[in-house]
Amino acid sequence: MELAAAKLKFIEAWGKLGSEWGINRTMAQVHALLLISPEALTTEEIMKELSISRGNANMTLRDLVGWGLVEKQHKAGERKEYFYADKDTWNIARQVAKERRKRELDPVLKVLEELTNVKGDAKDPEFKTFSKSVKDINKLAKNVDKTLDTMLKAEENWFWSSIFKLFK
Amino acid sequence: MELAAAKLKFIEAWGKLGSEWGINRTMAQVHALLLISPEALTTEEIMKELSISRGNANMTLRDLVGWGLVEKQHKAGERKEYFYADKDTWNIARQVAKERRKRELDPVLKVLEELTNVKGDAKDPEFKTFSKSVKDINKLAKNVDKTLDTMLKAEENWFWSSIFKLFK
DNA sequence: TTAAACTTTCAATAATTATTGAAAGTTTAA
DNA sequence: TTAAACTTTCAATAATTATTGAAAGTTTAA
Repeated sequence: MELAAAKLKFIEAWGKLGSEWGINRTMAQVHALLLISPEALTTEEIMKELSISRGNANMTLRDLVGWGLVEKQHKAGERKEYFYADKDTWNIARQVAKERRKRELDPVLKVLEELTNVKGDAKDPEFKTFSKSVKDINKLAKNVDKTLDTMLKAEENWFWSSIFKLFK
Repeated sequence: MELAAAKLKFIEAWGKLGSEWGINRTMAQVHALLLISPEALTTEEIMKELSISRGNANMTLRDLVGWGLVEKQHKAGERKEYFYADKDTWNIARQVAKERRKRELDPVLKVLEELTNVKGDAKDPEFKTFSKSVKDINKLAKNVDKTLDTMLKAEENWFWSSIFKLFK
């Protein structure tokens, strides 16, 4: 396969995976493009490469910066902004986990915590099942939360940092 | 909070979480409804409870059965089919992980594997960056895959089964 | 100041995804 | 067989989500 074709295939696959996991396809594609670019790219270049509009490129890049996956770079003597993606897979995974936890897991945890405290008739099967399910899910969610927390602090922790080395 | 209100809130939260993770909102809501139901429900009851059409209920339930999260039950002397959700959170997590791996991770792994083998000029920075990124991501994805595999076989493995006990 | 070079916003629109509901299909009992 | 009781399918439509592109905004150099 040609390098050019391989790049397209990678961008497509990354975009598809993203969209299956609730991440905007274009955002994943821009990220993919930057991941395989040795140099930082301009909005203009990204627009051309992926055939997307200026508005779309602009908002997508802003999101990626917001997710901590891409950084803005300024080149001396130039007006244009350049975008560069962190290429360390572990950082990428960590950033994504961090953001999704904050945006999605945390709010659900709050609701679950609240629902855990709903009182009712201990003899009512409706109540018993509700209560048990909510409590069980809450427990699992909390454990996931705790695990992610530990993961995100990996470098400070001998246990996880040794696990991570295996993954690198 | 009233039990009825709490149920609605749970169904809503579960649906929202699902949709943020690329799972059809209605499917997540039906799952939530079944999770907190002590008894198996009929299509009719689910339709009424969530105000969805027969077609939608039917397809959603079929999907949930396909995901291994819900089972069909038949009651003696009745024509109607009943649906019952497994309430063991660990089984739920495991089933979801298993299905998503099969449906989404595996295909990506295949593409990555292929792209790993693209040959090119080792001095071309374009090629070098492409190659390195793809290889790194492949390595990570493979490790995730392996870890999930181990997780899914948890019960056969003393290490994971002891970890899982902490999670239950 | 001005104007060129750039970025951002956002209403309109396009694309995608989910849902409906009626018709067709299936199963069972008699 | 038949018909009642149920399930499934799928084209049409609705709802949601993503994208465009032009206008407005900002920054910089001179």
